[in-house]
Amino acid sequence: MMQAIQFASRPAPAFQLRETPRLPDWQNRCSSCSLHQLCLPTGLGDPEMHRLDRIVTRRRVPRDSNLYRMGDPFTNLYAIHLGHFKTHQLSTDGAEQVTGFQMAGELLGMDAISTDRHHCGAVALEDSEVCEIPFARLQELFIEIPALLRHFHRTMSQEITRDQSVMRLLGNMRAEQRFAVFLVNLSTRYVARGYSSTSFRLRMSREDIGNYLGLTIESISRLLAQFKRQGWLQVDKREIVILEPQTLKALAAGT
Amino acid sequence: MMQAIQFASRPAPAFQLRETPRLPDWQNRCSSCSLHQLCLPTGLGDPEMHRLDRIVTRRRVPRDSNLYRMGDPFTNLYAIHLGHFKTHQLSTDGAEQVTGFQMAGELLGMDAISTDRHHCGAVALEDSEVCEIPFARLQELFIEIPALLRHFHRTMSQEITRDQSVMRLLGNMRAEQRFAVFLVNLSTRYVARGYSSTSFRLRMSREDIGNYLGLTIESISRLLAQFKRQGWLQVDKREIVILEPQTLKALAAGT
DNA sequence: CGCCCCTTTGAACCTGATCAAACTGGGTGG
DNA sequence: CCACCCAGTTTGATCAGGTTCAAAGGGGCG
Repeated sequence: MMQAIQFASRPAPAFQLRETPRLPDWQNRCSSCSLHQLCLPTGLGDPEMHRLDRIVTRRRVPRDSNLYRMGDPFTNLYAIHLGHFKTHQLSTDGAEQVTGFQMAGELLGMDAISTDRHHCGAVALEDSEVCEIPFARLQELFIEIPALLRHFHRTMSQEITRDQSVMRLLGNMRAEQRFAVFLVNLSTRYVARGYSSTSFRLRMSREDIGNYLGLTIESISRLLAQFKRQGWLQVDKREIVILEPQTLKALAAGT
Repeated sequence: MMQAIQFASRPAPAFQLRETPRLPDWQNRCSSCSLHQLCLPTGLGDPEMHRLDRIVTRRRVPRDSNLYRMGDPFTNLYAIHLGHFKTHQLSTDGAEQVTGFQMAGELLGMDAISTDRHHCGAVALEDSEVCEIPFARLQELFIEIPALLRHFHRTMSQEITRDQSVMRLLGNMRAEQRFAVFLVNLSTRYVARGYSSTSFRLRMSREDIGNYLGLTIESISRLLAQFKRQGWLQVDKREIVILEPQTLKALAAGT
């Protein structure tokens, strides 16, 4: 615990969103996006999606760059179009806490609404693309498109329940169960996106996983070795193959 | 950890909201409520507050009764008018996780919006009163009162940042720091409500505190004893007097 | 090839859990 | 009124899971 922050030996590039390429408009369509049933426009018809399209800008975010940092003023929400992110908080004493890993279709930045400043930072775990959504303009659309508002509320509420599940994980579970929950959770989210439930690549370092789960990097390493030894997983670097999904689910459920 | 649930020897009364007294209308006014600058109508003018009044019903909630249970269908949000609550999750294996303690002016039930079912239960820690807010009707008001919608978004966002702070607490801090954070947090919230920052009564049991902080009841007891021994606190049952607020704040900040 | 970062593995240690028992105060019934 | 009971709490002793410290292994990339 109390993991001190390591100042990245590869220093975080001074990434400025306004300098990043804006992709051409024709690529910039919710209606032609494979994620529109997972993402913000869930449940909208074509005309409404079109109105959303008009306020959204697609941006590239290079690996290891900050989409936003803790304390940055809040102007935009971001929907992940492609890639993976982590969100994290830094406390004054230099300790980091990873608060989540996000993948395509998920929304970033909702924690910033309350104070108009970001309460956590978001870092791309690989080269990624986001849809930048100016919150002021989104608020205008809320009034005109009730279904959009309703889905936005569901999304925020989902974020709350997600965070509370992590609280249960950190408050109640031992290391083995935490790690099983982590793997099963990733698996579930990949299935929802049409990927394999049993075979995927971890986009985050052991350190990030450990930090997220309230464990040290050594513990994560040992857990991976143990799960492998038991025949529940194949592990090769960041490539994971789940061999015993039922066992992992049972572990995760605590039974 | 893995605290098994204790089935209350005082069995939870089969409390039904619809049977509880509805207080007379004249008591049922946001505009005459001392909390309106903390609660949902923050920032509204008198006419808007009046429209909110018309959809809100004040209800009594006896101590130890469930305002709602995990899994209940979602129809209302609740603003606490008087008293204190805890929210908690129960997992299939019988473990409890207390996800928060709420006091006057705070909003309950936002986690239920995403699935139309409550993801945690809310229990009154003392005889309390809530303002029941039918969510369907609130949604209608959102369209008509943009300031209300904006404040609602802030409130949900605040809940997210609050939960993420608890994640940091559970993931990063040792027992002593967790407990200091807990006390400082209560103190801060009481100040915002016009009460003393240094002298208050814990409304929750040691068990609830421990569960919330990811510690055992014995640890809480020892921490109280230690803080007392150090001269930082006076403790008499649930009555707390903070003698060294600066020390506690420093501990909480990890410095 | 050699450097560096990430990861793995081993051994000792420590914090907080667990187990056990005693204490407290409020409520009840004799 | 007192004896008893019971839930909640305190305190002590032991235990163990996970951390910490240390060192070695493995890949990727210049």
